[in-house]
Amino acid sequence: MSAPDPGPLSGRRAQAARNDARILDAAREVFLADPDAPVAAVATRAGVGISALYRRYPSKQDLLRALAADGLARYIADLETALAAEAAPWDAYVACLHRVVEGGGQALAQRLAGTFAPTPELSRMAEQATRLADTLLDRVRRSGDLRDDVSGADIVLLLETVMLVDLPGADRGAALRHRYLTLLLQALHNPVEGPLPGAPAQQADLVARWRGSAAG
Amino acid sequence: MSAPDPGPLSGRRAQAARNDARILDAAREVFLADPDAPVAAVATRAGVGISALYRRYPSKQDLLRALAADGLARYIADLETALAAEAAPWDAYVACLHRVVEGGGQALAQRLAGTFAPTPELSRMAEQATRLADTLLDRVRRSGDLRDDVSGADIVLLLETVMLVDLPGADRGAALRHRYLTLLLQALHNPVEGPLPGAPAQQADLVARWRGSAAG
DNA sequence: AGCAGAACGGAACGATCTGTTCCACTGCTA
DNA sequence: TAGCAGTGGAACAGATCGTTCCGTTCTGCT
Repeated sequence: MSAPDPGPLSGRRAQAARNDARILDAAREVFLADPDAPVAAVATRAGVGISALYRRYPSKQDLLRALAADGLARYIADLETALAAEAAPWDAYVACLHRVVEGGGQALAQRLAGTFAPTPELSRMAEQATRLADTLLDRVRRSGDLRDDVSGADIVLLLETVMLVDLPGADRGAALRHRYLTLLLQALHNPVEGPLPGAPAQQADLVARWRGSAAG
Repeated sequence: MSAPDPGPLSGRRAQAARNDARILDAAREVFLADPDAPVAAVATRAGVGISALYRRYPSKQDLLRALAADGLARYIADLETALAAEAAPWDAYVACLHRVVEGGGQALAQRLAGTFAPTPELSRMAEQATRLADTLLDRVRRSGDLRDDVSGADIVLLLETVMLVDLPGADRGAALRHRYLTLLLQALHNPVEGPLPGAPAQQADLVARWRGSAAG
C-alpha cells in the first residue's frame, strides 16, 4: 500500500493510461465526422484492439455519453473563460467562438444529442452551458456590437453549420472553419447592412431536436 | 393506336405520372437529409410501395444518379436564369442563390457526389455548372459589389452549410435557410469590415471530394 | 361484358454490417 | 516464477438494407 507511484506511471499502467487518452481522442474525431460510426472505427483510429475499448466502456452508449460529457465540459470551460476575460465583450466573444470551433466540444455534444437518452448529469451540464452562453450573449448584446435581430439559437445553429465544413486534406478543414467563422462574425457585427427575413430560431427549436431519435 | 391521349393523361397513366414526380420529390427530400437513407424510406415518404420505385429505377444507384442529374439540371437552370437577368449583377446573384437554396439541387448533387461513380453525362453537367457559376461570379465580382477575398469554392462550401440547416417543424428549416443565406450575403457584400484568415478554398478541394468514397 | 397486362403494395430473402463476447496471449508485479 | 491486469482480434447473434417475387387491382381495348 502507501505511495506506489509518485511520479509517471511505468510499463503496463503507462500503456493503459495512454490508451485512455488515445481512445477518447480517436472517438472524438471519429464521431464528430460521423455520429453513426461503428465502434470498430474508433478502435482502429486509436490503434488499439476492440477489447481495450470495451474494458473502459461497457457499451457504445457509455462511450458516447462520456464523449458528450467531455464535449460539454470543454464548451463550458470555454464559456467561463470568456466570461472571466477582461477584454471588450465583443472581442472576448470572438475569441471564445474560435476556441469553441477549435475544440469541437459543443458541436460533438449537439451531434450526439439524438443518438442516446441523456443522463440527468448530461442534462444538467447542457442546462448550465445554455445559461452561461445566454449570460455571455447578453453582455455582448448590451455592448452594442452585436446586431440585435439574431437570437442565441440562431448563433448555435450557425456555429453548428460552420463545424460541418470539412475537406479531405490535412488541416484544410480547420483553417476553413476559422475562415468562415470570421466571415460569420463580421455579418453579426454592427453596423448592419439590412434586416434579416424570417423569425429568429428559438431555444425551443433546439431542444426539440434532442427528442429527434428518442421515443415519443 | 393513333392519338389516344391528346390532353392530360387519365386514370392509370395519370397515377403513374403522378408517382413519377412523387417518388423523385420524396427521394430529393430524403436523400438531402441523409445521403445514406434506405430505399424504403423514399417509398414511405412518397406514399407508394417499394415496387413502384423499382419499376422506375433498376437499382438504388440508378435512382441516385437520376436524382443527381435532376439536381444539377435545376442548378444549371437557375444559373442561366441569373445570367440572362437584366437586373444589377449583385441583385441577380442574390436572387439566384435564394432560388438555389430553395430548390436544393446543387446541394443534393454535392452530397450525393461521393456515393456512386459519376457517369460521363453527370461529369459533363457538373463541368457546365461550374463554368456557368464562374461566369456569373466573375460578372458579380467586376461589379464591385462582392468582396474580393472569397473564391467560388468558398461560396460553394458556404452554400452547402446553409443547406444543412434544418429543424423538425414544418417549414421552419426553409425559412431559416433563407434567413442565414441573407446573413451570409451581407457578409459577402462590399464594403468589407476586415480581412479573412486562411486561404480561400480551391476548386481542386471540391473536386477531391468526388473521390471520397470511390476506390483509389 | 370480359380479358390481357401494366402497375402496385408489401412480404420474404440473402448479403452485409455492427455491437458485444470470448479466448488465447503478453509482460508487469510481487 | 506464479498470477493477473490488460490486450488483440476472431467469432457470434441480431439488425439493417437492397432486391426479388407474388398476389391483387384497375385500365384500356375488343
